[in-house]
Amino acid sequence: MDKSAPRRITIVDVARHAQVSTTTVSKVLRNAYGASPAMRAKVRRSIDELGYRPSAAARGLRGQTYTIGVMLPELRNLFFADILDGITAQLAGTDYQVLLAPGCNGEKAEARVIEAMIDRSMDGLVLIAPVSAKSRLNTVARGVPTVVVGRHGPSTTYDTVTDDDVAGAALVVDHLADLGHRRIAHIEHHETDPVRLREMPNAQRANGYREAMRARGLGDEIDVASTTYTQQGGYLGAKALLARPVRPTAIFAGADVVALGALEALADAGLSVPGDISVAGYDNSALAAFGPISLTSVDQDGREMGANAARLLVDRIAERDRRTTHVKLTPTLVVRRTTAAI
Amino acid sequence: MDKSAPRRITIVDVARHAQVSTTTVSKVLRNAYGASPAMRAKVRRSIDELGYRPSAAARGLRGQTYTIGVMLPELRNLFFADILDGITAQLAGTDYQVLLAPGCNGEKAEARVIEAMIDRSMDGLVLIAPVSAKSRLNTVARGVPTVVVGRHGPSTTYDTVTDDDVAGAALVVDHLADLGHRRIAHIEHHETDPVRLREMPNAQRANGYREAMRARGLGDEIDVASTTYTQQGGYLGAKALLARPVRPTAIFAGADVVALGALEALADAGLSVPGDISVAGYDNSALAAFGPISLTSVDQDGREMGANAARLLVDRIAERDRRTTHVKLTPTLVVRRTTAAI
DNA sequence: TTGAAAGCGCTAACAG
DNA sequence: CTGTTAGCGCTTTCAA
Repeated sequence: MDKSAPRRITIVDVARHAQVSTTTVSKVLRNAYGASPAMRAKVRRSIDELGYRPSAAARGLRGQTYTIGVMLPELRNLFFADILDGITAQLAGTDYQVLLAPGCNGEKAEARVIEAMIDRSMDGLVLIAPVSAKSRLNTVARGVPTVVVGRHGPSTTYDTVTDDDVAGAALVVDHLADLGHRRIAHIEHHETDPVRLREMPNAQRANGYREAMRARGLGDEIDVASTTYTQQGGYLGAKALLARPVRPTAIFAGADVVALGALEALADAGLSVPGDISVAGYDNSALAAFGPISLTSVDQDGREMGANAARLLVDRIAERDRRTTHVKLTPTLVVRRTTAAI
Repeated sequence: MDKSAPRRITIVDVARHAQVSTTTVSKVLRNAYGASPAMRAKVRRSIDELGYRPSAAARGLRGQTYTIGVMLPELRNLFFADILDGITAQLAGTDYQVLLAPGCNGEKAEARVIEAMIDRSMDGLVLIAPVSAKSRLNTVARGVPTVVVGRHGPSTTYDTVTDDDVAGAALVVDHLADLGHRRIAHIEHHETDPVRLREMPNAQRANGYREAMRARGLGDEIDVASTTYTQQGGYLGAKALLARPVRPTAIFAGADVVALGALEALADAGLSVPGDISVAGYDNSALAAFGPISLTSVDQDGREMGANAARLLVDRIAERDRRTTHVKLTPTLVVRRTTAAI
């Protein structure tokens, strides 16, 4: 077993082998203008014969690295995985490679990861549900093409892709109201920061819930338990709601995990779903679809969001001064077995 | 809003600001030998004042990129996420940044991703459950420090971290046998390739099952349904087993998803678990732990595996010609509510 | 211990 | 259309 890895083939080797200049090889690599078909063919042949692969590090020093960085708060969230699928699908066939950083929950970790990606000369960034301050996002986006996914509020420095959370919440409220429910409660993720209150999906869902309730003439029935978007948050939220003088007949949880926790609390209380009480979630994760759970939930089509994000990013890399665009997709409701007529 | 991103601070700026040579700055950056404490302090101050960040691309051209690439077949697999947690936890506090590539299932995608990582001058690679040919892995490992996780079979070019799948299978068989079961069937992932038959965890589990059955004097009861490690595979496998002249009293599924599919098939057949039949899985994923499912399963401690992998990799980066080491961890059985005495 | 200078592999600007 | 040349920002000899 020979230890010495043979010296890596470089652009110079290819140029020599093909009897052309390195410039020409470079042009072929980048599909750039200014090389005759004959030259191209010759260079391509040499590349294949020598098994040449351009060094991204070296390219990055002058031009692009053909690398796109994706930051997402939590790998275990299946919705984020869908977004990622959309991104990679959209980028398949291009020269771009997607790389992602694991576990970036919290403003600090987020900052570190974004720095790391900039240090590595990534051509563009997709930030999924970032929690950083807006000014920080703007600074980042001014330095490198950036698309923000899942955070509302337009920007003039980065493109955004969001799902209409207000509409999503309305879907749930309307569905439950159509089933005859009036006392429809909501479990939200507690938020105080004014910017986030405007931009984060959880806040939008809570707003959407309130709006929709009023629109249905149920303004007096508005009842919100403010916890967190975790299973435990759902459990505690449901407990709190069950302790009300008049118990709600339906719970709209702001996320599927929250609904899961709520289901647990209801089971503990000896209540049947949807017999005694209806429950709906948000995200239509695999958990919601899973047979024994079968949770009514709002579907966001993460793949579509990811594909849009990738498209916007590639466009912006090509034309950095382009005006920003903001894509807002419309969610749908997937009715399953946790909601029923009162 | 000013458009022009200010020119990035370089090592030259720092050198000028600190009134030293770029060489000295470089030494400080790398904690390399040959700079006095006074110099170090001065340089560090300038770095902070200027907000300097070294460019990984430029560093990579001569030295390291301080980037470690992780390849894993499937982001949605929670066990892999645990491994990742272990890797990042172990690497926290070092200068290394972990980056991973999404969706590398299949030999072709795997090859593409590995190439991409090599192109980007990653300092080291962690390959989780790779399916590539062994010769390919050796070639890769000869070029860049590599640790292979979750694939048996020692190598002289790369380190490995595995869990003892044979022992894990035995845990399940012994548990079920202790409960009085004799007709214990197994659903395996079909495998024909001789190398994989020796190296892949699924094959090891099937072997472990057979061995343990014989060790308990149940050699005649060995019954294997050969499908795939998917939910559907579990469904079909269980269907097949239920069609036997004498139905098994317990099913050992090679993975939790498989067990899930099996549970579905049993429900379809009107059988109760564990009343009519016991079911055990493998991986102890979040799904297994989830209350309503509560699946008895083998736990592999992915975090520990990841931490080991990271440690080995960092060691090998520091000393490339070190002899390879092979870490084999021992699984444990988590008994839940899908297994009971016959 | 410190620094000057020569690349690493590639792309961009410019000449021919 | 093709080639020459000068860097990109860093690390690494090698002298001082």
